[in-house]
Amino acid sequence: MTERSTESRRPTIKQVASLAGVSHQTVSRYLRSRSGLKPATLARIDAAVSELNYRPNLVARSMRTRRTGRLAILLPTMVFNPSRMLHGATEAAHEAGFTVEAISVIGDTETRTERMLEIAGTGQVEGILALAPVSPGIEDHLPQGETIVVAADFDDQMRGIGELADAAPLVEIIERLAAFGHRRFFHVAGNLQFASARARKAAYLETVERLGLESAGVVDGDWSGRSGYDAVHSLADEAMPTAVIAANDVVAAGAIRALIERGLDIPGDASVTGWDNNEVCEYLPPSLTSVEVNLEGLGRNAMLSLVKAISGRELEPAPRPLQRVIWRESTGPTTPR
Amino acid sequence: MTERSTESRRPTIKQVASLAGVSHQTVSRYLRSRSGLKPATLARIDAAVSELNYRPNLVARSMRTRRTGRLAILLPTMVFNPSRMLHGATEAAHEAGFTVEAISVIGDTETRTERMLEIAGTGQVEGILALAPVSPGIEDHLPQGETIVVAADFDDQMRGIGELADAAPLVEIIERLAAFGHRRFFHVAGNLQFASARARKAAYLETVERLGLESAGVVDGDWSGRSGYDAVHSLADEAMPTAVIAANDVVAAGAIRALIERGLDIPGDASVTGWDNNEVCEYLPPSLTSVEVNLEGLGRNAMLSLVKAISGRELEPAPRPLQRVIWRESTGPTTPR
DNA sequence: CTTCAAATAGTGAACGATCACTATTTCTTG
DNA sequence: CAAGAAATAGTGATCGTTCACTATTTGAAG
Repeated sequence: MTERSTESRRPTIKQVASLAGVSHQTVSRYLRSRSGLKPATLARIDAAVSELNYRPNLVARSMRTRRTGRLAILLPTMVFNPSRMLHGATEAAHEAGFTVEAISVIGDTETRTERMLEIAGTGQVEGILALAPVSPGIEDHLPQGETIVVAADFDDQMRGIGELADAAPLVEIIERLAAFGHRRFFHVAGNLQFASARARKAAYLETVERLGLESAGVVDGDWSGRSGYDAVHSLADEAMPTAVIAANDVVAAGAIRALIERGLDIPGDASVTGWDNNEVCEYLPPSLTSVEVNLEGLGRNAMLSLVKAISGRELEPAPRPLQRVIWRESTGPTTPR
Repeated sequence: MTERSTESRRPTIKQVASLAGVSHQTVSRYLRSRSGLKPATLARIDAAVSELNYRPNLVARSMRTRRTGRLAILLPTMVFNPSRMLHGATEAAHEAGFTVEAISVIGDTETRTERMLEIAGTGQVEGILALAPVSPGIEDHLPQGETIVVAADFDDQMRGIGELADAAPLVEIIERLAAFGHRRFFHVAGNLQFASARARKAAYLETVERLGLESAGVVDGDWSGRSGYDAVHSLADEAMPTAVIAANDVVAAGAIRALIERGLDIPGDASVTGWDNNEVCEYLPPSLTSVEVNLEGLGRNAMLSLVKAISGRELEPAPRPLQRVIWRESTGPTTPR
């Protein structure tokens, strides 16, 4: 029965200390730096630790140091696969000595924002990385700046976008298609709550304008296949573009489907491009030109700014480029009939 | 300067107590149950809490109660999109009063297992839900049963599989295809480290046998499009099946590509099925017959067993069925030439 | 052999909550 | 109005670690 109480509780620093014949403070030193101890003392503590299979209680440590070493990541749901970004971000956080908690909140921006404030308020995490859109001006609502929030995919006025929203590959795509001889373009945008969707739309408009090309319009979609499908079907015969720039691969697949239904050949009559390099796209007939995104790298870099804001520490960023156009069968010159 | 120290620290229970003119213990009672307090006292504490914008320090609470209310989920990387499962699991945990930490570990089963043991050892989490394969017999390595581990996608002898690995839809698929007149089947399996891949392979073999059908073989793949592509190209002309059962949609896309390259029409010459109902598949030419999986539901149910093991509490399971075959253009009777 | 600084080790308080008690107030009842 | 029970509130210890000191040992120099 006394045995019970002995084994039901994890060993503490004091038990290690008494087994090693030193004070608890000496063990504490051992745990933190392992320096400033005589080799003999160190060996005795080593032995005691492994005999008791001791592991420090991180909760108690957090309590005393007032640091939890925990970060939270707010993930978007449904839209794309955030797990690779999560992975990159987690690795970076780990390098800086943090652990990461992932939170995914279904619902609208407000629900997400509210839940985020709730998490920030408990003092359980030292920082939050928001990969999903949150309400603008969130900083003002945070409790006296204890928890630092970095929103990677948002800014206050739908401008000023970071890496997550880098639309450079879209410029490359349009330029190359223009070189192929395409003159009439069409863009099906993603959900404009996302900085990436806004950036792609902006880059589309700007590039088409800059190169003196024609645009059959921009349809604001929602990242769904249906939005691409419907957008193409909504076009008048006379307005048919020869190049469709879709916000992502799913939208592109929908667009291709609609183009085929309208009797067009790809890429003979129209070129189509996607984004994300969805695994399926490589095997589509025709295989889809897309943008390969280093999601781990994006996650990593987003985390870097949070880590820096919290601890001042600067980690190695992911190697560039983070995005790369992969040209496949769905793009090419139009074939005269 | 004195102001500094006042605002830099979060208010504590004692500050609330003194502002409300009660003892700290009374505030503690207020925080936990809010019952057994005189209305007047309650109102005073209410006022103090909101004036100071007080929130309990959960780290301190954890320390005293020896309960963290935290669970960890070990996520697989790369293979499929685990974020929806994560979401379902998180919701369920939340209902039971737990918070969830998501951990994704790249690398082999051993690395993952090691990291999991490490997490279990810190006493930071009360339980771990492993959605990725971990080494068998992990329970024995856990420190005297403090942290409960539920492995949703694994068992000790590659058998005995739960909902995550339910292969019933595969039986339905084969039966229906057999009714269409198909006699010669082919299966490209997923990574057999996953219970779901093993279950699908087993169901395939069993059903083909039970219905007296012919099998052109089973190729053990790795969930990749290439594995489907290569598997089909590896078949001899005489051995060509009329029905290809792929482990998931990506594999199916690879298989379709290879079948088309070999001059076959789908579904005229061969039917193909996938799994996961990848968004792109609905818009593929031909649109792909697949299995819609309620990932949130699977995540939820996996979490239920962990929550039950830890707290004895039984939450509402996800409504059935969790998987459903969606018949599309890639399946049908063969067309005689 | 002293002396004094550097290296090493120890003591007790503190972090912010809850627990196990004890104390006080309020209510009920004879 | 007194007594006892029930309701409500308070006191001090405690969880396991680190912090801020203080104490002891060691070693080098004079």
